[in-house]
Amino acid sequence: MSNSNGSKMRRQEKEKQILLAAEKVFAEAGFGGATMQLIADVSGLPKANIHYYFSTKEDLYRRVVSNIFDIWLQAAEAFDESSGPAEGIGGYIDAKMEISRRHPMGSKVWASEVMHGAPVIQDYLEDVLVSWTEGRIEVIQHWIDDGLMAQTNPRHLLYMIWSTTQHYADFQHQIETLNGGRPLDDAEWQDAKANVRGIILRGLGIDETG
Amino acid sequence: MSNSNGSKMRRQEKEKQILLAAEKVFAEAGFGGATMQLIADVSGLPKANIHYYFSTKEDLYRRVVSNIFDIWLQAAEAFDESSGPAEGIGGYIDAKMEISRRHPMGSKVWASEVMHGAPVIQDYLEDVLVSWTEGRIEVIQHWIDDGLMAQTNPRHLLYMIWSTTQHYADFQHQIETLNGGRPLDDAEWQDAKANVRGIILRGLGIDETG
DNA sequence: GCACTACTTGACCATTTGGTCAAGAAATTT
DNA sequence: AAATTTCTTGACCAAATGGTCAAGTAGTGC
Repeated sequence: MSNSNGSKMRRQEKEKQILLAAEKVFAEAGFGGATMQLIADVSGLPKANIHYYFSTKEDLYRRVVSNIFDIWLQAAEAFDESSGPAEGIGGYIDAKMEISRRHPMGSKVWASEVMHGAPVIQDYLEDVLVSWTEGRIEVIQHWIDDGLMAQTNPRHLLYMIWSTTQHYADFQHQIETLNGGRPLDDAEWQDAKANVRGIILRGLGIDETG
Repeated sequence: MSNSNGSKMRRQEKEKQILLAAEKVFAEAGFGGATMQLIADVSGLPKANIHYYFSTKEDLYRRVVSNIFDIWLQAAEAFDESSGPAEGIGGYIDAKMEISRRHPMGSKVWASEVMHGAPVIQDYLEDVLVSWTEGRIEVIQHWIDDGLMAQTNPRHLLYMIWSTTQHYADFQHQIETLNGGRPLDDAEWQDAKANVRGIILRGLGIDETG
């Protein structure tokens, strides 16, 4: 039956299956500690089959990191569609907290990659991330100039948002240990989110209700 | 190859030399990516000599992580010797920022370890870190109860301080890339520190001047 | 049916890895 | 200075690793 993209579909699904396993293994062991054999075992495929879809370990890794980067950038939309700092910054924090909750492994892979000097995605950093950051800094600076929030260095504000939100993904294990060995439940996530958003917005002199 | 001043070295000094090289290599490559050979090369000693002082790679790694943990805990003194939240929390932030600046590699090794599930230092987390955290939570809760700062979940406040300050070490490379490829200079570090401290203290309703 | 392409996989290989060892060189003690 | 302990190091090893390959099995188009 179909056809020209039938095989393509199957390929995409298989790649997704492998990428999911790879994300898990890379997150738990780092690039160096991850082995193709383990990725094969987790994905339930023979190692040689993995190499059919991704010729090298670095190839596979690059795809994993770039997937995460895309998800990351989606949270940026909170900024663009916002009417002001309460909605823009508050929404951005919420979105990033949600990503930390739903994609903790992706965040870990990203963190590992950057911590080791971004050998694979340096071009992403220099290109997309730099320009995205510059754009957001401008928006924040405008809000400051318009008296909608306190005087702050927008760049360091962004770092603060990134670090606080991603901390819940990257240091998930530490947080669980300090939470009696159990993951945060729904109420605790809400509490975490409210605390992060509350302190930052108050610290910026922004009225949280609008 | 022999060491220029090797003959005079005592055991402790030699161990320190190895630990310094190991910290660098573990930070840059992670536990899995680090090789004993590379640590040997960086420290300027034959590999077999490294194994004389540290029997296994994990042994060496454990020592590196535990050293970092000690430095980490030193910053805690800001809390204990403080007269109130402005001095206690502000001083703690300053101390942790200074550690991120002076020991970025240590912070990275710690982050890597925790991110990968803390396979080596889980006992530290469950023992020392848990009890230290509980103690600080109590102190903060007292400050809140005494009306010296806003209502906040002390636990999540600690996470915020940890994440924001350590971000400057763990994501050093990303920050440098976003800083035009150059490390933060002294003024920029002061700016970073002032921003972190300022937003958090204001977010807690603490008068920064005392 | 037949040819052709896409996928699967066990067996295999060159290289690298953490770790060992034994023989010797320095210190240190007696 | 002899004996003993501490350190140094090149050579070596078993195991693991990323990656290859050829022989086979589907699936697709004619």
